Amino acid sequence: MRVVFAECSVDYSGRLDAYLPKAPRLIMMKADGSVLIHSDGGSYKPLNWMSAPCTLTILDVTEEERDAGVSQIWLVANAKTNDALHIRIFTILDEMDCQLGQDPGLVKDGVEAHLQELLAEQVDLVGPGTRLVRREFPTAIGPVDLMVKDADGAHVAIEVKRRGEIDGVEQLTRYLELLNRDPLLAPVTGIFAAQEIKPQARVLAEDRGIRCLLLDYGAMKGTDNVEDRLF
Amino acid sequence: MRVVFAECSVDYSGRLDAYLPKAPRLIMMKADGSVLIHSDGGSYKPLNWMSAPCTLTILDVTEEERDAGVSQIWLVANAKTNDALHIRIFTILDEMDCQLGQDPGLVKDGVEAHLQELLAEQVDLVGPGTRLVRREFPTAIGPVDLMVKDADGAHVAIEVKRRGEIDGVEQLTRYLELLNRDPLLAPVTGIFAAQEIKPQARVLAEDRGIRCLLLDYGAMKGTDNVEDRLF
DNA sequence: GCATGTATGTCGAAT
DNA sequence: ATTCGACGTACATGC
Repeated sequence: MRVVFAECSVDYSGRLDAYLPKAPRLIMMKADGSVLIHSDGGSYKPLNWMSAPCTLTILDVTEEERDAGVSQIWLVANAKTNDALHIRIFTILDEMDCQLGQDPGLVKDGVEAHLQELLAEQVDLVGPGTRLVRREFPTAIGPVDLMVKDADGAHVAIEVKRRGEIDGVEQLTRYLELLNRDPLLAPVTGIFAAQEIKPQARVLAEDRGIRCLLLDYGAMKGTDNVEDRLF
Repeated sequence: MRVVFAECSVDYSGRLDAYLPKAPRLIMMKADGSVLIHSDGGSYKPLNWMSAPCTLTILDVTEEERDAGVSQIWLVANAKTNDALHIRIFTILDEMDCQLGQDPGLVKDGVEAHLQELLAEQVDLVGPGTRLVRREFPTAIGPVDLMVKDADGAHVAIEVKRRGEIDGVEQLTRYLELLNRDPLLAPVTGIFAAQEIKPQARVLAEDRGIRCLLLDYGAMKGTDNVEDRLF
């Protein structure tokens, strides 16, 4: 990886066009050819970048550009997608180079899957007398997170999300439409369960007769721990 | 901005827990306190990071950790969100420091907002005699990009996308369903307008009686410029 | 500040 | 290879 502090201007052309005026920035060139242009603030997202696969070519500097103070022009391009980054280097302030090698990678421990698991264990949160049929109940268009039966024995499909947005309601709607075609299951009602449900998603869900259920992850996890201690 | 090549291991704890085993990496510390950990590959997204606002504290290295080769421990934390990054530095391979100052920022061109704006100005592209009612026409489930009236005075809802895919058609369908319940508006027809429309999206749209309209951004921008020159 | 929609989203898994 | 859903999404914008 090569890292350069330089005064530069950058043009991106591809899915959109974007331009960075001349200013001092950090340019990171990774071993796979990708390039990142960072300023001294903002988030982890670079101001501009090219993702691998791409290749760096050093272009000729025209007389005119040299007079304007451009010392080098780097073209970083992806031949396949036609994306290209033109980096005009005025002054290189400092640079480093280092062989880092392959990274062992990030080990994650997520919350998302845990919610479904917890609700399957604490299915009475849906309503008294509710029984779990199965998790990841299969349908032709993908598995429903939870299939349960309510106290009256009627099927209820539950979509579990960390954050409940409109897409999730659409997903559950598709499942319900399909499930209700099966005479062995119908009528199947739906529950949209999430730690947080956006107002628009709630409106859409309730408009479609889908019940919304707010999940308290902390409390559910706490209940889970207590049970763990009992056994 | 300070940039360090170092052998390090990193622990993140916050919305999830994640761990990076010991390996050589790039650590970027920005002026606003944010920290990025990059490997020599992957995309522009760092392996791990902390966004501003956050503060870096240098922790004591325990005897045990020193024996394991840890020379420094950096704690990067956001007091408010309880997110924290523990960076254990084993060996610093190289480093640089540079004052970059405030960046003038990225200038973008060709995003959806611009398309919507252009179509609002050139609403006759929809058909002769079409008039703009308003942009961002509000509904309970979100704003419709453009609401227009055709030559016959009938309402037409337009969804503008850069790339027209299935979820865009779904979005417009939801709006149409809602809008058509309003007797003051109904009947409302739909137009799916995009620079590029995926075949599946086109099939779905037309199946639902939604007209597809391909937008030529270059031409629209050109027309815009010509008009600018006329006035 | 909250809520919502877009993104050069990225990323991974399943089809 | 493509599609789909999740993301520590980030980010701008309207309210």
